[in-house]
Amino acid sequence: MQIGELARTTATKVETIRFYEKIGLLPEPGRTSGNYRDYGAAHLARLSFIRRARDLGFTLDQVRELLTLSDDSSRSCSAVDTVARAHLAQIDQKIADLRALRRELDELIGQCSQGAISDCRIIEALGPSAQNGH
Amino acid sequence: MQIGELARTTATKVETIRFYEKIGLLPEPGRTSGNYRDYGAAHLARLSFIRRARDLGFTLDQVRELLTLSDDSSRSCSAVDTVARAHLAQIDQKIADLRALRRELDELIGQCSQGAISDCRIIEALGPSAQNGH
DNA sequence: CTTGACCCTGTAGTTGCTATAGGGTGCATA
DNA sequence: TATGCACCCTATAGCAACTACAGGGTCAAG
Ligand SMILES: [Zn+2]
Ligand SMILES: [Zn+2]
Ligand SMILES: [Zn+2]
Ligand SMILES: [Zn+2]
Repeated sequence: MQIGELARTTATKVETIRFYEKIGLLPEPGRTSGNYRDYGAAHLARLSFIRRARDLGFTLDQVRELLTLSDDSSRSCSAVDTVARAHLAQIDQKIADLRALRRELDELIGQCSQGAISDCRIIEALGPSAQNGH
Repeated sequence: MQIGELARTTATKVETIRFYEKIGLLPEPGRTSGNYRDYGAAHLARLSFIRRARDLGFTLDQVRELLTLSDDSSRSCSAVDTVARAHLAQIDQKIADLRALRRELDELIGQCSQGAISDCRIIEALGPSAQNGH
């Protein structure tokens, strides 16, 4: 299987596959006589894993860790659980941060009187002496 | 005022201030005889504006736009409102995306039986044949 | 006259790709 | 046989928004 087919199958850009190889996330495949990369089922499986984990928002470092863990099939999966729960906690934190941000911004927009810039509460609130007590 | 004091006053790293200058967000200040940057009240005001907008999650491009708008104090502030509302919509989108992700991940973690890796539903769900119907 | 805190420029690193530039390969067609 | 075209190769630079050096210069105190 050459890189283009692997790319189509996994909905990944060709450059991204080469990038994953370069950073050591995807093992180097064999080469054809014309120096084309030649992938097999194992590569497809590994790349699918990477893509799914990325879709779930894991960082490449976390993906690397999950791959290492999944390669050692004898050990307990509590380490996997730990990685996943840590990621969940990060997502929760991000959501909380964004919600706080949203509240701030919404409040600001609500104060805009649609007049001249010189009277705009949004601009004013962004200014240097804006201490709004939050 | 030299750069270190401006940095402390605005809770900004010195390097970040120089970076804002390099990308044209903060105007070049005058220099002392020893070639040190010398900032005044206008610089402080502008940097405060930038920091506050960044804290609210505006991109540097959006900050640039807001600064341009705020410099022309005669015009209507509806353009400001438009930028702010666009940003709010982006935040809402991000929150929705993160919530969907959170749901997925939470479901996955709930299925982990804490046994061997070979039985782990998390690892399994990340695998190539994982079509979970979402 | 030396120490130390501060400042300067310029460049490279971070994350996770994406997009060129400038070539080579492989197969079908005129 | 020549030529076109889709595909592949490497290497490098770019994106956001900083951050972190390296290798210097400046300035006040002791
Ligand atoms: Zn408020
Ligand atoms: Zn307004
Ligand atoms: Zn599900
Ligand atoms: Zn498990």
